[in-house]
Amino acid sequence: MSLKLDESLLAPLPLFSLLERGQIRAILDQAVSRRADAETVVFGEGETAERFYLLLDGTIRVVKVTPDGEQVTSLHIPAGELFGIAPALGRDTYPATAVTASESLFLSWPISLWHGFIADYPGFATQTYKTVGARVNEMNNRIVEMSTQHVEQRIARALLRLVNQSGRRTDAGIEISFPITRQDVSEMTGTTLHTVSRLLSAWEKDGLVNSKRKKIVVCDPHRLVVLGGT
DNA sequence: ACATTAATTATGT
DNA sequence: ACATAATTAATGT
Repeated sequence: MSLKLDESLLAPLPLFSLLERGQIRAILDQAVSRRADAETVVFGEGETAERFYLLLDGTIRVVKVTPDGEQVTSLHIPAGELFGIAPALGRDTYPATAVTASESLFLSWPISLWHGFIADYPGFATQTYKTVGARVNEMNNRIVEMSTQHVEQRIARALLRLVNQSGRRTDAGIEISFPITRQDVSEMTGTTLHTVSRLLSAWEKDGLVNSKRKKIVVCDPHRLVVLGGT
């Protein structure tokens, strides 16, 4: 459950960059840390928000379920970022479900501490609102994408976002650092796993991409950018 | 231009 | 051996 945390490991995070060592220590001392296997639900949509979270390792999938029961992935959270920050949105309930996309490690605090953190640690406040803004931005962009772009471009852009957020360099190219299925990609892009499968197969033939089961490596990011272009 | 259906094959425990 | 993932072709809107 709880675990001794070395603040020197956490200090480099943007979230803490403007804080003193002592302040970081104070924040960490109130945190509960937890490890979770892949595909674990951290919290569910609509639940009353008891805690907010900081992802230390792994990645989180933010999922919504439409009225007719379709799964939609609205966002991915990379390591180092806050999530489940309902209070920053002025809500007392989580707006979406958070699932671990890979084995993950995260800290959490009771939301009762939120306003104190904002008040006491100015760097904390500015940094969180920056990431909130970035996410709103990204979701807006995706809404526009959905209605204007064709599936190839949407999938191209989705892959590019993933490699930018959580890409890992390998000899073959940039690999998405967590297990991802075609079903997952289809849920991010509003298509079907079949279309994703066909496209990836085609791209594979062109040497654009290299994929096996639950793994996608982007070999030629630039050509993908071109595809996502207009 | 893309979804749906369905049948087939590959892959990981 | 079994379940889950991926491919592929055929048909539908």
